Amino acid sequence: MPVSTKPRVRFAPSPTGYLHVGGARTALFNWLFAKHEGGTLILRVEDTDVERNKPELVDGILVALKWLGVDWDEGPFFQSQRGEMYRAAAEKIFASGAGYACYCKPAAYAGGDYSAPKDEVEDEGDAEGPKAAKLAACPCRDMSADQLAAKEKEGLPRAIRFKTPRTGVTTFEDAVFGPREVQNGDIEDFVLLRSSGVPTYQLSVVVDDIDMRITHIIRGADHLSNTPKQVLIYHALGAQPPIFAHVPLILGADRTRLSKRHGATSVGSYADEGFLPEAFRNFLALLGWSTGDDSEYMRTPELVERFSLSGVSRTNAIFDRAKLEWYNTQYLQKPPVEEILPFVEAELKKAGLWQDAWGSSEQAWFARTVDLIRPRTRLLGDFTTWARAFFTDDFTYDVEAREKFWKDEKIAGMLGKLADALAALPEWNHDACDAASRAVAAAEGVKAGVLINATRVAIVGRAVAPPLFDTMVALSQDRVVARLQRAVAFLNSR
RNA sequence: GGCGCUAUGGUGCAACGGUUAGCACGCGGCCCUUUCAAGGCUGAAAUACGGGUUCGAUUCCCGUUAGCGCUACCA
Repeated sequence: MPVSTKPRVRFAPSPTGYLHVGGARTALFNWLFAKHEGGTLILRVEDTDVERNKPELVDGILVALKWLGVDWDEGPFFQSQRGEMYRAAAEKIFASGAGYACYCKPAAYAGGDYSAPKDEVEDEGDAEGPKAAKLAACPCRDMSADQLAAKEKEGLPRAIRFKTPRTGVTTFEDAVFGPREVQNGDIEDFVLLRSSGVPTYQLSVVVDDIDMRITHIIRGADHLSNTPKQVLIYHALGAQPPIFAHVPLILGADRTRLSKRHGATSVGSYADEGFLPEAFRNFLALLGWSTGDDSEYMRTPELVERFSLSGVSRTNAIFDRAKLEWYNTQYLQKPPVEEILPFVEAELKKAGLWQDAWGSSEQAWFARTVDLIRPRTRLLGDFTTWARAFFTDDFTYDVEAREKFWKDEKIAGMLGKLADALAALPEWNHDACDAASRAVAAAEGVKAGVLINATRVAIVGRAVAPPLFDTMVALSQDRVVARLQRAVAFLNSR
């Protein structure tokens, strides 16, 4: 038996500037798997492409992972600092005969057009059919020692290609897609080491996964087709391939790859928009994975407990923002209020509305008020937009609310009477406010709702708010009376 | 073009040979009501198409179609 059966997994982003939601989901799956199994998560930055290797780009990813709550046990490691290992592995494969030197000029990127001319495709009688032409190996593969030496003498740059067997099959195990088998004849002689001495992804990923003793590779399904090449490298290096688990891709609403056109694609933008990390995790976890029953709202510990590769789907999923927002409402509303206080505090600070007393002497008030507001919130920003008046006297009267509830010209008079009645209350609580308000409405000969709605606009500036008398209690007697008087003055000045 | 993967309401998932095809989001209606939410009840909405296999297919097989991925000296 192996010394340790604890899995080792890794998340290996390339530093393209920010953490994409697809990458975030991959990171989360790795994290959930590691936590569930009591294994180890390693963070590795795949930055072999020197052009795009900028430290600040890595930073954005680390910040986003931290926000997401995905932490790692080892790393971050940087491939850009491990070049010697890859070169040594390439030379080893070359020396063993599993690879060969290639002196061809690098083919320019064709721009994705692989279609052959029509007549050529239809000409199937030809001995050199289209297929044979497509997979024609680089001529260097079969060059004689003399020819090779000549090329070398010319001083041509040398790349190392993998000498893919012409026959047979390559197999591997995928925890999501099942046992896989591909014809070696369908695999081209891919480059391991560029003529610049920089390894390709195919090589570096395998060398690192061997070196880091990775047991399960959980990554996007876009890597599924290239996996046989990597398995070939494992064998050439005398290593046992790990278990693969390819997770389906996340697409935009039009079923194409998620891009800016579909709205925000970076995790950071969701953080900025006022989503809670736990809501984001819950949502992401269920994109391409399910428990098997119909569980949806699962807090992170439950996600960890229930996560399993066997529940991962094979179909691409579409990123549905509406559902994400629903998850956010759940996490804004269901957990004990203490849990969301820090997030609301941060939001208030961002808006310049935070007062230190709310974190100390008035903490109970703050908690009660947040609890009062949160049933109607979808995003953290709601606390500083429509609920702004709970935290500052500096607010305006919403135009729509005015038109809806301040139409009647008797409103100003009624609000004035209410201000007086409320100011005279010896006790300030829900029922007292309720009784006083209804008494004023009755005296004025209007339905209670008319006064209540008008009052709401006066004290919070909006048509939308928590139940009025609870709101009054939260705001305090002095403030409510002052705001009513201010509203009267506003109405009379028109 | 080649190779591969996938296919259940608009979306995310269930049903892994036998169910009136279930749940959630979203959408509509009703209840509640002091605005708006929340909550409760409820409605519309799906097995891509065509062949098999089977007593019986959403489920297994084949084909078609569609989408996606890979096919770079990108990762």
